[in-house]
Amino acid sequence: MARTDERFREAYNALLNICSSKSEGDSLPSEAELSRTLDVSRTVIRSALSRLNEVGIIHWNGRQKLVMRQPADTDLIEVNLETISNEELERRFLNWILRFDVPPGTPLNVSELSRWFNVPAHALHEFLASLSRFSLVERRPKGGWKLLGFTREYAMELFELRTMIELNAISRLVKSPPEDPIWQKMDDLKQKHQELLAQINERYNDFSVLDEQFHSTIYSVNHNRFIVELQRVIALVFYYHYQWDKRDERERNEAAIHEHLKLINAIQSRDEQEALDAARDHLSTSRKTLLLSLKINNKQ
Amino acid sequence: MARTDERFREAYNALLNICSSKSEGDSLPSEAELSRTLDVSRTVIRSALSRLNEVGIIHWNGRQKLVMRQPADTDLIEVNLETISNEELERRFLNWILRFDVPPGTPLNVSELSRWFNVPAHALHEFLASLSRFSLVERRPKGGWKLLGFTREYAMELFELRTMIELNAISRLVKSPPEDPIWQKMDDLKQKHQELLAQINERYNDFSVLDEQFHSTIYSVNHNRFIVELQRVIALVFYYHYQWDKRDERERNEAAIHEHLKLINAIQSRDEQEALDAARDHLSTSRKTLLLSLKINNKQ
DNA sequence: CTAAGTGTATTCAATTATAAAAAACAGTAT
DNA sequence: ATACTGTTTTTTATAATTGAATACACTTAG
Repeated sequence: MARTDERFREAYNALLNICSSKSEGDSLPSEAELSRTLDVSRTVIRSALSRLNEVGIIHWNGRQKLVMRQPADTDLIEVNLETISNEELERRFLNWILRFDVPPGTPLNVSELSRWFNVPAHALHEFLASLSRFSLVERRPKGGWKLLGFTREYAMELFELRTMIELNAISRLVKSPPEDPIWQKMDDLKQKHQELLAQINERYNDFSVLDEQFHSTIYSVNHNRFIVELQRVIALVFYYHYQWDKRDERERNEAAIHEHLKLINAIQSRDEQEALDAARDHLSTSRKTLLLSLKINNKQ
Repeated sequence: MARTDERFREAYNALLNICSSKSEGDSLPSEAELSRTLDVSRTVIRSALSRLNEVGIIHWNGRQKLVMRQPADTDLIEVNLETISNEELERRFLNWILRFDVPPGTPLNVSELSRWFNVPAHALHEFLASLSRFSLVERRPKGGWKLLGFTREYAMELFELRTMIELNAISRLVKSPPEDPIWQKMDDLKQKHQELLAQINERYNDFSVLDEQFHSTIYSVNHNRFIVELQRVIALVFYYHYQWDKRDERERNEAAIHEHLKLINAIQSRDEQEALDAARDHLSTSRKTLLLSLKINNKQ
């Protein structure tokens, strides 16, 4: 009925390990040193030592910590950590919204979702709070959360931001110094695109990965933390959305490869205006596809 | 040891009010209707009715709810709501960071801060979680929060984003149709600037308000929720920062007014290129000022 | 005497239990 | 048949609880 003693358990097992590496009669380092090496507080070290003392693995008296016997496998205490990371939660949540077409306005049930995603409720709270900055969810006046969701307007507004960021990135990119590793990456990407184009009938499915790689390479010239963060969300949302639209996939992908190649060529020739034009063309195609897929999904 | 009964208390007092408006022997509307008009759940209505029944103000039996006597002032129950809004919390928090020069890396003490700002701890949690999207704070591995803070790099990166958004807004602005109310606003702003310039020696302090007004007018052409949200934070951060830099204020403000007027003229003549150039000049000045003030503050 | 180490007390935060509120459901009276 | 009430279930917000971190006082070895 309080926080878990996961840290204690891990520290205890780690101490067992340290005892194993010593022979009987050796003494352990100081509490402060142990706390540094195991990266926990001295409190945790002390309670673990105290347990070791009880079990008889060490004899602890003041600053004397003698190893009395080798710990056995049975001395290990269980530690179960099956909580997922924040990124994983984000991935699963967006997946859920987009995959199951959760309609905008749906009230979000925190306790249900936390069971569903296997995270503590307060972690979900925190996550929803952070999403509220992207206007994807909203706090309801009487408590609880509401999904604002991936509406047509939302998509278009996010797209506008994406356009802004991407064009900005391209302007930077063409001005990169010749020794920048970005140029090598561009060469690689060009070749990969050409290879894929040559076998487009068999391998058109592989485009989605290449597409993400391409755009994230362009974005990578931004070392701006805000833009990186925004880009992360943008990528997630669009990536997931495109993933389930399977109509005309081969044709769409082939056209996109041509657009990418045009953009790569313009970038390689350091022609800012041409690169921006090519990028605008590509974004415009992408926008149309997105709109179409939204229209179809909403009609279902 | 659970949530507050604030809703109950408010509903109870509201019901007293309703009873006052009736005469003895009248009956109250149905539970469902009361719950709709007071905007609380039926559960709350029922517990309030039940209390009213106990106190003898009404006689409640099934769907019969007779008013027995007029409620007196002493029947009111106390309800203390002194919690602040989310915007206010945000304002206070940024104020605290910038005003007291809280150094980056400072661990944030949630319980202390929640006392300090007079908000429930979980509200602060939520707020910090949402700020983490702007990389202003970060969760520490061992629990708790850490202030990442307003470093030089942070300011420059935020400034880059600001530049991007503002230039984008100006491009849109010059393309606005002639009937758009924005043009009237531009006229007004121009006049206000000229008036202020005429009395700059006495009124240079008033510029800060006009400055915010000017930039927020430019931003207002964006109906994009992300950009609006970003702009809100940008405005807060920069506004607060400029507010405490009092060196050469008169000169700086006078120069800024000239830059604003140049930009306004370019916008009014619908010359995109010239407007963008003017905006870039102004942003560049602003950037220099910011850098200077950061340098001085960090040296203290 | 000093520095490193230990003992103790205090503070903070993650979790849980619980009361308040909402919502769902079933039944009843008009 | 519909609108209302009674009851139960579920969910949320908060306080109590306990694990962990930290600060401080004290001790001992060199």
